[in-house]
Amino acid sequence: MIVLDYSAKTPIFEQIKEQIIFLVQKGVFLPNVRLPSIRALAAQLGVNVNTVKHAYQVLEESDIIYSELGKGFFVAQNAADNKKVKGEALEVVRAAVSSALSMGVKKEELFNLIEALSENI
Amino acid sequence: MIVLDYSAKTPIFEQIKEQIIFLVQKGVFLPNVRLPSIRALAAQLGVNVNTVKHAYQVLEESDIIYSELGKGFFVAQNAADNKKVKGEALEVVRAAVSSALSMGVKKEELFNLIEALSENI
Amino acid sequence: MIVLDYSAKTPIFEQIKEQIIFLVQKGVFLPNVRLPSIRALAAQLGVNVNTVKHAYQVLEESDIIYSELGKGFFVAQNAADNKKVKGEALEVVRAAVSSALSMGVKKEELFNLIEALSENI
Amino acid sequence: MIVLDYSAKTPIFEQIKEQIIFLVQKGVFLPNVRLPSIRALAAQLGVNVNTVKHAYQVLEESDIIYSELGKGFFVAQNAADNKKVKGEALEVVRAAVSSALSMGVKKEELFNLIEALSENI
DNA sequence: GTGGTCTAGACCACC
DNA sequence: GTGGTCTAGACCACA
Repeated sequence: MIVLDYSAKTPIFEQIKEQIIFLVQKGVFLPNVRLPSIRALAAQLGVNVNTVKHAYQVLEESDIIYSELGKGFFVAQNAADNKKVKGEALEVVRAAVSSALSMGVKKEELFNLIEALSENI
Repeated sequence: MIVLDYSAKTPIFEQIKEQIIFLVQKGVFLPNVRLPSIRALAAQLGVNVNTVKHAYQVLEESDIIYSELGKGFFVAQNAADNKKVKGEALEVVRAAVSSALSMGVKKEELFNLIEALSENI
Repeated sequence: MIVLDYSAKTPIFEQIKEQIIFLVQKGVFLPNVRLPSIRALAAQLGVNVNTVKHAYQVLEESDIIYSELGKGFFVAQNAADNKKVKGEALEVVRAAVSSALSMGVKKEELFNLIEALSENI
Repeated sequence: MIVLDYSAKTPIFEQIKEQIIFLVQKGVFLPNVRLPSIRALAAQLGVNVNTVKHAYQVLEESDIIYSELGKGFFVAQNAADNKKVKGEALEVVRAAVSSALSMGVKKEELFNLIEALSENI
């Protein structure tokens, strides 16, 4: 379900985080459902335990998931509509768009880009 | 002319690079005009020499500027309409937009964002 | 009679322990009365047997309850006024208060907090 | 300046965090002042780099300090009066006091405890 | 030099 | 079994 791109500049833990958010978004992971354990996911992805742990910690700090000691991680109640996460994502877009515009990229190009990308979701 | 934001997550060298491109874009720096020397700009910005050096190197690799040994750095011929730079900027936007969309941000929000940002240029 | 809060950071066995002490305190469990069996309580609370076992062990070590092999656990003689337990509880409060004070919390805030909490008992 | 208690149940990173907050509180560390680097503090305390890193990360998430890549960590603007930190500290006290009261500790004992502790700050 | 990411291994408390 | 803490080491990007 989760695919990693080691050649990407995005850190592994970030990729794991994003894809879990995506799965929660899509309703694949429903509220209060248990996520794969840190160890299990690490083994499955061929990645270190600490890397998955980092991803889970960040997700927990964003209130996407919560942990219960000795039990595991679970999807939070309103995880699918998390304003914090969307706000951060928008901020990243804002920076990128702002930079692109200042370099002479036309806004029409950006509109086309978004239109094209939103069809592949 | 160049303003740095140390609190931003964008690296300093990147900010320098972007703002030089912006100035070239705007016609403030015309082709074959000499840029401030690495040391001078570093002193002016209160930044490490290596940081400016890095920015200039990246600009040179993108064919925005060129260097003449012992003379300094100069704005390249067609610097104002550099496809490589725009392509890279678009790629960054693509990644950010793609990530935002996968996290449930609506494309209308992105359109509004771009519209708002493009008015401030 | 015992209510667990899985979202709390307090371990489950600790919650069970505290609430049994509370019930003993209140006179709901009188000396030499038999407590529910480990298995029964575990089943009732929907909790692992080892968790209840752990709680009972800790209670036994604090002389709140005692066990008779093959018969079960019973409330100890002077369980309602157990100095060891109160001492430990005070030590926890001491650490928390000490930490809060060092972080700039005013003692008036702490007084108010205690006043408010002691009315809900 | 920072003293660790390895025998305490409080994690090392937590102790570092608390003592830095205390130093900020006391005005020893003023806003925008640079903290010792992760490596330097780790060496000084005889502790692993990751442990200090963890402490700094938590402090950063609480807006007590901020980081600048390649430069270090700095005390945040209004670090000395951080509501988030005080709120969390109060919550810990609340839990401890609530537990102590339910175990039969008298509120007068708690008042005396706080009075005594607040004189040693 | 700095912080940021990642790995590989350990030990602990909890369930 | 689970997550939480800690260690010891590596490599990278940035200043």
